[in-house]
Amino acid sequence: MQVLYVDLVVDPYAPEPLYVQVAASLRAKIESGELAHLAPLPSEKAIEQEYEVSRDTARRAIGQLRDEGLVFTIPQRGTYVGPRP
Amino acid sequence: MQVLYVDLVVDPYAPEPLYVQVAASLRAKIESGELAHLAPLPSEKAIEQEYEVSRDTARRAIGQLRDEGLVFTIPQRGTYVGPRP
DNA sequence: GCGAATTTGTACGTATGTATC
DNA sequence: AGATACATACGTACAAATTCG
Repeated sequence: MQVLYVDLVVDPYAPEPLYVQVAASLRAKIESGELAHLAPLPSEKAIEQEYEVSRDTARRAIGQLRDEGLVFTIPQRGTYVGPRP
Repeated sequence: MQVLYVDLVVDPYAPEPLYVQVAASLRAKIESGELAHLAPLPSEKAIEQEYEVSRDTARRAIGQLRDEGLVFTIPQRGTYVGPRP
């Protein structure tokens, strides 16, 4: 039986690392405005469940966006859209 | 019986995270010249054994020095002292 | 050139701590 | 008090590229 993954945002068989794919998906939501300025990003656990990845992968994705200056994290609070205030 | 850890560079009971302590130790070796410009840092595995920490902790320590611009990493090669060339 | 060893990268799991809500 | 959320720290496994004998 053939299995397709067309409904998945991330593809474990793609050459790009999973965390890069998750980051790209989140980045798209930021750039489209779906995640507005100062809006909270999905939590690590929410990303785990939404994308069906490990927490490690969720954290890497957020870390990449943080490195890009797109989001900032407040420890024990969450991660928000925008440059570090 | 009282146990002291005076011989350990890192102290699991200290308030600072282990990876910060490992990074501080490596930073001191760089600043003292023990690790000269372009010299290779100990590999992740070597750091694991030297400091008796997990690879996760070793990687975090190296990552911190990289964030500080003190070292740069060449994938599948190693990490070297100096700014990214 | 080949194969083994080395080294970093990615990905998963689990546990604990701490701060916030 | 309990749930939520991020930070740290341990472990394992496999992949990919480089280095070395």
